[in-house]
Amino acid sequence: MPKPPTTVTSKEAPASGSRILLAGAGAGDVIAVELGADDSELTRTTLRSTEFGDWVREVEATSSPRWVIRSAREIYPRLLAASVPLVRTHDLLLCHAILRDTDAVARPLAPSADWLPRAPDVEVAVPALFDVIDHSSVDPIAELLEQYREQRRVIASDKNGRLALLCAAESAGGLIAEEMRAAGLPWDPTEHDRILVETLGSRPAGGGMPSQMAEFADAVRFHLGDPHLHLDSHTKLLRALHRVGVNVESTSQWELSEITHPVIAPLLGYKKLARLLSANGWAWLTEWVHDGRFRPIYIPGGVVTGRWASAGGGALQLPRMLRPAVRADPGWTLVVADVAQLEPRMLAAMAEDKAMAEAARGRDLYAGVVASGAVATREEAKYAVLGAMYGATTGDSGRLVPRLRKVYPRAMRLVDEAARKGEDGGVVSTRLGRSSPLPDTEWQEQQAAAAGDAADPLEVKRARQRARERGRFTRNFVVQGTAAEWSLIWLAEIRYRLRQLPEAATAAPASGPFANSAHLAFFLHDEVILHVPEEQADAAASAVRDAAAVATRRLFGAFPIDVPLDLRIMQTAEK
DNA sequence: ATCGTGGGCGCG
DNA sequence: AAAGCGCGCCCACGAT
Repeated sequence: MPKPPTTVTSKEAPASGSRILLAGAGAGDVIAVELGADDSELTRTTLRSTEFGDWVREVEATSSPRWVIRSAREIYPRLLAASVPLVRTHDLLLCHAILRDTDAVARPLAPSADWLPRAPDVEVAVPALFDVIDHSSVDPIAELLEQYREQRRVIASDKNGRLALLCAAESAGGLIAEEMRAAGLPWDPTEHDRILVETLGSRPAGGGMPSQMAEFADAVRFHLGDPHLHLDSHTKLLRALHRVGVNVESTSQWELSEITHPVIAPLLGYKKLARLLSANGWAWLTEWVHDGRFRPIYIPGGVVTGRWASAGGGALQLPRMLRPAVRADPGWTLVVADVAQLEPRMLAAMAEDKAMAEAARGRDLYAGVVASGAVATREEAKYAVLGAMYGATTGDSGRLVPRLRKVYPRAMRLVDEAARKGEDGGVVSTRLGRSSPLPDTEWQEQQAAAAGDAADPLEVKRARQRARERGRFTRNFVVQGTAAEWSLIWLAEIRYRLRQLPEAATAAPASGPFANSAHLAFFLHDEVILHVPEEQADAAASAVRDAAAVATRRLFGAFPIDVPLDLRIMQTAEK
């Protein structure tokens, strides 16, 4: 049994390396509970939210604890606004999702609706720093402490420690997501505007279509013989195309590009420009860039594979075209780094496929695949490898996959086995133990029905198709999910190293709590952008490289797999 | 008016 | 109209 809590009135600092559970106590108060090694309460401190920030800063400086919080997404923005960074946390919401679904232990966490992220509008409606727990008879920390103890039990039951690593990395990701939003990606609206005008043409003063776009639109309408055609309507456009003998089944660019007809060139031009205008035009710039910063919302663990999702501003879809608008502040620079072919490298290491790891040596894995003799050209290597990870069965890609089975049997066995499990309705897991969700009941019922004696052939065919779809999902899950884990550790290790750097000589004007320090500014699956003082560019670049090496070692130990970075130090993020 | 859905396209 | 995974966002359009 845990010891009874000691209520302290003095704000004495907890022991070094301790864990502190934070809970809301109503009326804006915060309760901080220091936990012992056995997760019992050692001390309890009640703080007014007005004094809370200073107290956290003091505790961070003296004892560097791991803060046990409900969710960084919910509480960290307000701390960052007061320039109070948290260094280490255990994020109960993020870890709940992992520990609930994991297949790595015999007894995973009991699922609970109380530990799901709240809908964003609900979140906004709660003004307090922490949850306000209404029923005052209940100890406000009880629920959090119970959940934390349960999570600790699951983590401890994983004897190889992978879940511990995953939860620590995931929690760090929760902090980093909020820090990157607070810092923002330095964005030059003048350069963005220049690109828009250069591409779309000048913007008419009274609103309406930019000139270059209007020219394309007029040409399309001319060739289709309809001066009033609305080009954004697929159905109307399709009918108009059919009228002039362009017999396509859709208006997608890949199908149109097969056709020879004078309308095609201006139509493709129009579509390209229309996309840029609607997705990242002047309206986007006004809505999403303020004070020279683009601040998307990152959602760690937002994809079941563990990848991050995003909300607002389409952060994960910034077109290459606009990358020159990502521009460092004066006296600062960008460190832009990405990994080439991260996923097949993860596959080679996970499967301990030495032949594939050999192909992965150096910068270009596809060149290595060609050198192995599996395929003739780099292009074929690319299609074969992607097909292997995505489950291609037909077309150029599907035709090439069997060649890889001969050369890389271990790697192929790993993904083939993941696919088989998925088709059978089973669960697959990443390197660190994030597991795929079970198929929904509708899927299971469909499979069960199709397996019965009375199943009609159409039903069987449809069920088979759904089974293969799920197989492709689980096939990809293990690879994409493990790549997400590599990236998460990479991020966390970069952040740890950047924290060791001294303050900047020149403050960045708009980086909020990071105006004086090198910081992560953007993350996209296998790429990071750092915004750093010029004098620290080399140190930051080393941090990024060292972090990558650590991520690889943490995931795969001594297995020899290259994960080379393409790293650039420059004023813009141009590729 | 508002919502859900599908086409289409950008990113990895 | 994609062969082959994972996303978010915009638009039109039909249902409510």
